[in-house]
Amino acid sequence: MKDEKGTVGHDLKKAGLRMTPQRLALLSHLRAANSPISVEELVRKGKGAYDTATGYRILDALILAKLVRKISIASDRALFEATGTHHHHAVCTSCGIIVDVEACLPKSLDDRVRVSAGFERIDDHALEFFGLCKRCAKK
Amino acid sequence: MKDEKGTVGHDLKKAGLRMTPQRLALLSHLRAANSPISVEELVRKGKGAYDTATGYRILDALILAKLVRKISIASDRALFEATGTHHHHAVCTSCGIIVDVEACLPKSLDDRVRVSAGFERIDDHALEFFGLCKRCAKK
DNA sequence: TTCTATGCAAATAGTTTGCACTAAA
DNA sequence: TTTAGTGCAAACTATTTGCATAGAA
Repeated sequence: MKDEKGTVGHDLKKAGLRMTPQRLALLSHLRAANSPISVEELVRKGKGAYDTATGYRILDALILAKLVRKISIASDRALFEATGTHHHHAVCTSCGIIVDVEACLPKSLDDRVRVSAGFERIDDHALEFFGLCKRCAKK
Repeated sequence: MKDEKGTVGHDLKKAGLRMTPQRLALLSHLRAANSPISVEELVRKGKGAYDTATGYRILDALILAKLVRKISIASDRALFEATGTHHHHAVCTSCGIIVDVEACLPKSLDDRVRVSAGFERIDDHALEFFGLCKRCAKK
């Protein structure tokens, strides 16, 4: 694993985080995942490279460094995804599969919400769609 | 509490649910809340009318009957709100306060998402805005 | 009377934390 | 060498479940 721009190692350094094998492995697995992933799954993919407690601690650090985002879709466990493109999710209410979707909200919305909610500012938003995936529809 | 249309009692009956004092109380408190509320808070408001386990069981029944919606904003505990108006939330990332906002998404969006996600249908969506409330901004 | 709902306590499960040890810088 | 990160096990906390009892229909 080289230390170039855009690599896991580079991004850790840029964020001022120590580059440990555990962090390199976890962030790699997180970026390789194509949908939000749980700590349990990350640890499984790590195959012994780091344990659960370390996984949570690493994720905390990555979230602070804004390299990772925590997702609240599954109410029973937290899911995480690498930051990068701003996107949203479609969740199948039958099987639970999560698919990324490119649905951008009108820019003006944040500002309207800021006013109507009486907030100082709006920094971000989360949007999830719930429905039935094709696979489940066939059953 | 009379049993007329729109009252807690009527809605329970309409949903085919038994009308117990615990359910009447919990649903009343839920409807009186002006933002999503946790089971712990509901039990506190119940002042002994029902305990935590019952609270969860009642909420499960109410969710099945579509009288209540479960919200996944706070990652440490589940929040619940009475169904009714379709609205979204603005969450202060500093103090955690949740404010309802009337921000409707363009109708066309659901359909675009359905196609791009490869779903059979989209039934619902959740939208949360994150930012800083005025009170926290002053600190 | 019948069948479901409730209360209490015990069991689960995800997440966090203390502490001794290891390793990055 | 210094300071932060890790592993393990124990602690926490929200939520769920078993079972005997109470109560709605």
